[in-house]
Amino acid sequence: MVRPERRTVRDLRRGNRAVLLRALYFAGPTSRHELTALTGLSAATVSNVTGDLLADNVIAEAGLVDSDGGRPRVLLRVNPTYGFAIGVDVGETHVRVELFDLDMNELAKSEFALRPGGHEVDVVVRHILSGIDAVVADSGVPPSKVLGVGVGVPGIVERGPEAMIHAQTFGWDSVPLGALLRAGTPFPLHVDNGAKTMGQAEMWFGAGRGSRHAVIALIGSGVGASIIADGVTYRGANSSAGEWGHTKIAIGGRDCRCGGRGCLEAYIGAEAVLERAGIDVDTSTEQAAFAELVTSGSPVVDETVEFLGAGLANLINLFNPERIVVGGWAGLLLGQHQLTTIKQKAAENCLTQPYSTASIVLGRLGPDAVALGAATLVVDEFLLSTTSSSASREPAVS
Amino acid sequence: MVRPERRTVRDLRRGNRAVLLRALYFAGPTSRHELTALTGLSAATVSNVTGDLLADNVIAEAGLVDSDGGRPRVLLRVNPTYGFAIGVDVGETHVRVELFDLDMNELAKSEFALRPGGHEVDVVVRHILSGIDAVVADSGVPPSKVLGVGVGVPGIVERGPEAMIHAQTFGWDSVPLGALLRAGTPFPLHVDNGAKTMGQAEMWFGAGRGSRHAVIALIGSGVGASIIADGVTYRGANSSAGEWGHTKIAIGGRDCRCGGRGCLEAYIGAEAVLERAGIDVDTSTEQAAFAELVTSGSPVVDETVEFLGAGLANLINLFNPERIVVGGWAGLLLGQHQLTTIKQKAAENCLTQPYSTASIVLGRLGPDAVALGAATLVVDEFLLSTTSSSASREPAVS
DNA sequence: ATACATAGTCTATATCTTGAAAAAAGTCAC
DNA sequence: GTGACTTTTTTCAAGATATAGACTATGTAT
Repeated sequence: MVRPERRTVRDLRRGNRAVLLRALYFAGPTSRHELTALTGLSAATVSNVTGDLLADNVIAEAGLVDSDGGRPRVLLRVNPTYGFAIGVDVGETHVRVELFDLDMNELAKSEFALRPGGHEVDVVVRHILSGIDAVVADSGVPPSKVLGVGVGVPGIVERGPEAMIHAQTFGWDSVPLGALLRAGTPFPLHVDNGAKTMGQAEMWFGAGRGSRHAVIALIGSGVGASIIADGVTYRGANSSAGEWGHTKIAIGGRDCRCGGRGCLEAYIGAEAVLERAGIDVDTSTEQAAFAELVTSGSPVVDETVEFLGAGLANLINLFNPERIVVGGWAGLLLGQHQLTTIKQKAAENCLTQPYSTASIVLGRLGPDAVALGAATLVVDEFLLSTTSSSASREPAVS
Repeated sequence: MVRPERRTVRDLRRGNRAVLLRALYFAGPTSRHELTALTGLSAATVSNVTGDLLADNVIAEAGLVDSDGGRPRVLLRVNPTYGFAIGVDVGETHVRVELFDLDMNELAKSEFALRPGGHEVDVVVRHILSGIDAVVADSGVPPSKVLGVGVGVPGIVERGPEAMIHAQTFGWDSVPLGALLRAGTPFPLHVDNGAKTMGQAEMWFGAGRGSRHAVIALIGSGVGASIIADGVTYRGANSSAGEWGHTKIAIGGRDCRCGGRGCLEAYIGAEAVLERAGIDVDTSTEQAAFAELVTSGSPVVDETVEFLGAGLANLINLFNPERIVVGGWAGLLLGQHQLTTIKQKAAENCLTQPYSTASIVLGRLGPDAVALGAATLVVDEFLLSTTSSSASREPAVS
């Protein structure tokens, strides 16, 4: 219950450095003058800290801007090639590895297909490791400049060096992915649930920008959510928070693939929706069939929208977000055709006060943003703690 | 998205002062030596800061303890009469005002009954204000030592100086309680939802102690929850987070008094349970009737337990707490007789991983802890920011 | 050229935390 | 009792930081 946390005078600098760097990263090219307003720091401190950061090559000058009859402003920005981040997306059908600079430009990419149901741990691990080697080689980035690797996986990821994974539908039970990967790569590692990484991608670059309290609802074959509380992904005690898909929406209702009954996923997950509509598909035809179903006017779709609205209403009642982002491939398809109805059903099932302050919007990044989001884990860490080079400037002249 | 937040070198002291004071408050009598371990601060800093706090009379010495063959430790503790906190409980049937010292000993109390349905704003405001005057007078505490007043009310409370309240079942729609009270009392004011204040009471002094991620589920006539994320009450964008009672557990199910259908409250709220059992009561006989029903072996109770288990499972799936505290008068009655079954039903409706790391326990403070919790709002603020007396010690000798 | 405006840096100052040394306040063996 | 030893707490000097305000840099306007 010890909430505040401060220590030495040195932590101050580290903290202010992080504040400034973060402001610069998200505000884009900015002058020192503007940074004083953005960070609340004094002009002198901004000057000092930016001086440090420039000396460390973390940031760079980015042109001049005339000011209204005075000395022009020097724009500063994060040096996009100071370091690079690798993002990995482990999905049902593929392992995708991408390498980004700090501006999140994709510089290299490597993809492996997985056989349906073929999720053997050692196969996936091998794909990830060789993918990492491949993107580093392809991009020509020196390994010393790789800041880390972020990995988005299905299921529940325990925090900690082991990064133990529990993913029932994926066939992984207590897999220490962190330990396995660390044995094969020297880069700092960040493993997280794929829904959470995608949520962070939407928050940084997509439909979540600018909000501090948001929920990113992801609807694909399965259903998940990423909860953003005060700008930070909410994880709970063991990082499994946000398991929206298996909350009960109907006591004793339909069987769910998790083994339970009446789960939300059993009503709005694409697999379940197609099953309810009596359409038989495999993973390769699922998306096309679902797209067709959505526009068919089937009563199953109406029912799905009703359940989705109620599910979103529950999220709003419990989390009181300012924004709900509907994403995932199935969610986007549903939303493109039915957003108005979805909102209406959410309103019907929600308390008026929290509903009135929440906006429901569609995701903007598409379903392929898991790797991007995974890479943001690395960047987030970078923004929080660039080690100061502690070069004492101006050693006493004598 | 600017997460870290630091500023000048003076904030350091303020922060460390708060860290130390908080550690001292929750650890009880503690020596300086132990405080270095508890806070992570150096012995020198502990000495300096405790010196300040002693000079300000915020803390006091509390005896000696022999150490194994060395200088004995001087125990320190928060001075319980440094200041006093007033807690107010605005309930369906009463307005209760209590005054506590910092050890949360109740020094005075004042209670007013409300006529059923008689919740006129001006009546309640008058009761609160005269209650404040009464407890200050009765206790003999000088007004200058009253640190503030915390108020727990039904419904949604918007943060801010207005403290706008929206409480449908209470008949209050957009009542600026903060503004109304501030006009009648000079004390600093903290208004919050009653479920949240009770949750904080359970966290500080009850079944929640020691956990950082918890949910306090409150079941009375109505149903609410208080979510504790990383030691802090989670409020969301507009402080309405935690409206568990009106999440949907059955699409198109029973009518709820909120106007919606299929709300959890319509199945497990005491009023709804009695109604389902065909028992007709008013507010005065409600609790006795419910107590009798719980032990009667009625199938309605079994059904209620089933819904409660599913509702708790949803909380666990979404929030991943390490602890769930079941409270509220109806929740306690149910739990005393059915806790095993409740846990079993929760397990059946929950993913195994998050369920296995969550313990479900009964509240320990009883249903009357709203005022206590409201007073903790004041103490929390006190622990966060005791203004340093800034007496520069040792002015340069000359 | 001179006045004015805006951006950014430098200097002096007041604080802060800390490690090390010193002081305080005991116990214990003899 | 006394000196050695232990443990707790305070003192002191050193190193680091942010800030206000003076100062410099670099423009435009007239």
